[in-house]
Amino acid sequence: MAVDLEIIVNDTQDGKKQELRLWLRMLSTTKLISQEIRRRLRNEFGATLPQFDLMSQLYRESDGLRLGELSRRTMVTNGNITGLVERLELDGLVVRETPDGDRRVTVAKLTKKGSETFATMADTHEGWLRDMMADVDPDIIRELLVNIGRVKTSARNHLSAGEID
Amino acid sequence: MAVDLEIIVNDTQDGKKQELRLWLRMLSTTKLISQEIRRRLRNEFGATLPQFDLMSQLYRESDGLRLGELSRRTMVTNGNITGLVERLELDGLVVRETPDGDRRVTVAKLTKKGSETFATMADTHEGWLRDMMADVDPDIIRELLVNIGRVKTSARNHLSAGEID
DNA sequence: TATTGTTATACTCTATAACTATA
DNA sequence: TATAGTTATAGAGTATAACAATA
Repeated sequence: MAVDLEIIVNDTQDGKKQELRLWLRMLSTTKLISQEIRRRLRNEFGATLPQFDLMSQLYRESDGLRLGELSRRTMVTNGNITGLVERLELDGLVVRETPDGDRRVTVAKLTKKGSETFATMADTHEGWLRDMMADVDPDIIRELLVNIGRVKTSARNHLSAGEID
Repeated sequence: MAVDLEIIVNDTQDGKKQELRLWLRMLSTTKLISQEIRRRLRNEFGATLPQFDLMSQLYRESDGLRLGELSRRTMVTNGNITGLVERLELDGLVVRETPDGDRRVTVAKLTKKGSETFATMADTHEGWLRDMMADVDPDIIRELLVNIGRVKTSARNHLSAGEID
């Protein structure tokens, strides 16, 4: 009986720190992979991760997106979206337009070159990921996809301000 | 038969992109949480995430760690570890010492103040994480812990150079 | 007055390479 | 020559707040 109690106590203590352990593991895993991805994006395409993220948001929106919406989706502040879009515009990958209806608004969309560049980047990028996760069982990948979604939802519901989505 | 084939084809196609989808989900989840954590660390402790990470590595090593080892563990380049440690030294949280044996070496360790500060930070930090993951079943958290470990191992084994660990 | 973006600022992180001191 | 750190540099990301133009 004493032994069982000990086990229970230990389980409980361990259980208390599982969230922290999970977080640290997610963080180091993400850092490991994203350093590699960033390096390759830079070397092969001269792009950064935030730029890739931004372009992926625009890729499926043939009408483009307002900067405010882009800001929300990429979790980049309004002030910083401006610079991000500017750099992409300099490279000819993105254009900014002001619609007639509301002249406060700026809509960003991919140029033809931007769209083609992104398609190539995304394809290559997908190959990198498939390669890096080659040793992980496909069933586990599917499971992770669902369960990390749960973590995300939970986190979103417990932020100080419910700003995002 | 045609229907079954269609299903198989779709499954295969979907399967091909699962790795990318998982990666994007991990990335956005990590970003969501780490923005919140960084904000709180800065507001409540005047610290950054890389600083927290570095201090956590030193916390359990009462003899301190060489900068090279710190660099490896935190995945921060040698050149940048110097600045990181310098800022912590300015705050009185860390000291640098050169052992007698090999005068090329620099060992960083937490000061008493650094150790106490970190203990408080880690405790608070743990509470934040427990709170953010409150809606996730403990069993799922344990499962994630294991499975993300698998992803990390796989990624590490498929990097260009096998530099790390 | 509220909203949409832009500008300005200050700081940190990141990556790379050249350099110094020691072994 | 090789190793451990440091310095230098350049570029991006990040957060905040003040600002301009438009609604």
